[in-house]
Amino acid sequence: MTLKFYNTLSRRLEEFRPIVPGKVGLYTCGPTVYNYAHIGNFRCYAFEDILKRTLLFLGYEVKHVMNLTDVDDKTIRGSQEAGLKLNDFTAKFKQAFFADIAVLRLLPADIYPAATEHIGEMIKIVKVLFDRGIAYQAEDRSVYFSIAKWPQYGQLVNIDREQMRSGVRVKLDEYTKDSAADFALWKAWDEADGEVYWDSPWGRGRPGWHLECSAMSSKYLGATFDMHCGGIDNIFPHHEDEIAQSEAANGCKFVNYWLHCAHLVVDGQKMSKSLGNFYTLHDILDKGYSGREVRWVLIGTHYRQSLNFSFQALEDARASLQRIDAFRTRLQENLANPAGDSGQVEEITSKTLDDFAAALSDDLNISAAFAALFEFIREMNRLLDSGCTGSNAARLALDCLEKLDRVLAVCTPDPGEGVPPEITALAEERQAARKSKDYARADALRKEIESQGWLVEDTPKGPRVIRK
RNA sequence: GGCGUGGUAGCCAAGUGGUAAGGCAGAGGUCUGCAAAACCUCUAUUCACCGGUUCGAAUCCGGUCCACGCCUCCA
Repeated sequence: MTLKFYNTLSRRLEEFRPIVPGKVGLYTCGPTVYNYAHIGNFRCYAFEDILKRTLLFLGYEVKHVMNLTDVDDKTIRGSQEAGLKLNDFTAKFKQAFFADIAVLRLLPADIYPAATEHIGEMIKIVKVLFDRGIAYQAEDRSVYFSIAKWPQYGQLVNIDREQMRSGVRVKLDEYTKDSAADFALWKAWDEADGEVYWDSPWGRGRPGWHLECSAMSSKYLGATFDMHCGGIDNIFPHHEDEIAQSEAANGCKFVNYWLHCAHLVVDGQKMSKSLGNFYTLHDILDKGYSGREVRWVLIGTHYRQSLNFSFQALEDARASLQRIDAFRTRLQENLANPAGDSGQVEEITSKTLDDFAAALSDDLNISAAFAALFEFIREMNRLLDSGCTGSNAARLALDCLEKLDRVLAVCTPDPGEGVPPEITALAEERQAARKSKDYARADALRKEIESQGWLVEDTPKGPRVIRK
């Protein structure tokens, strides 16, 4: 079984070969911490989480770096509006980000470098580019990367600058750059920046956006590393510019595999504040959905396919998750049984794990991976129905489920999803009524429990209470 | 205008040359005090449309229609 990914660099599926066998250097573009991240952002981070978990599942050692952009136009403007120092302003959103990724069960990166803590490294790159004659300082005191001096520019996208729509956004008059396509490495300070600036050989200023990723990725992962991910919109100009800077400065290939995820749309339209379909994670949680349900929706569509987010999808998620929960509960109940025979279970679990790994190895085919999970559940349920209720079988099946969940991370409920004591009390009262064959009262109690959001199921082992 | 995606059942979504995975919803059945859960059966003669290549196409080629993204700092 070979591991394959779609590489934006070649626009085709490629076998994955890490630089050091068994190890992966992974860089993912992180948030700009000027606001709460929205579910579109999290779609991308969720894709990266599936990628990372798949690599771990397949036995790779992963070094994951995710940057935090804590200085740019938006963070500066935001801090000024809030009357806070830049760092105090961004600290709040950094914390919110970490809280949100925990809710979505995203594995934390190994390193979260912040742009403001790597100014020195960035200046070094600009110096090299300057020495090589690729960077120049314009009349506005800013330093730019000269695309004319770097013919390799345009590896990720075919940009025909003659064909770019002129006059819409590109107003040549406003530029002091040599060419409109040149991009800023170092932005000269101006009054709007207030007290946000660093000293550099080219005067006070701050780094251009692309520069931080070049500096921080190579610092922690090396001048050439395995994988770099982000949203599809980052292909141009962000990643294109990173490649240009890094390769021009380091004289070697920057990244071997570029993976980009498609956008999330809401009810078929791009999410935007003006359309009123803009959601942060908390907007969704406040409507009563769990982080696990949101995760389910975010990971359910292949990462290169645009994901149509809707509340209907969240409702469906709840139903699917209940099936998984019911299955897991059933297995757990069987753990207390005598050992029993588990011959067929080994066959089923090993096929499941094979199918699952093969699906994910094929450019993260998540739908096929879920199909493996559901086929596993169905086959196991069939066995359980036919009397295979030994603890050995349950143990094996639970182990298998746990392995699948190392990638999916949706098979266990969120804390707080447990049954409240007052509901348990009602369920016990109902069971007493059933024992005395007072079915009218038992049914009334079940309705009462249901009205509070819980369901009672009668099983051979007694009643079981689950979330509605 | 340039570049790039995508259109598969009521909904979500795999499948990229060999005769349509999986989930949700729906129908019938087994089980049950009744339910629920679980299991079984059924639910696309067909993959936007029109041509072409092929023994064979959802899959390849050409065209048409529709939707979406990027084109200077938006994941």
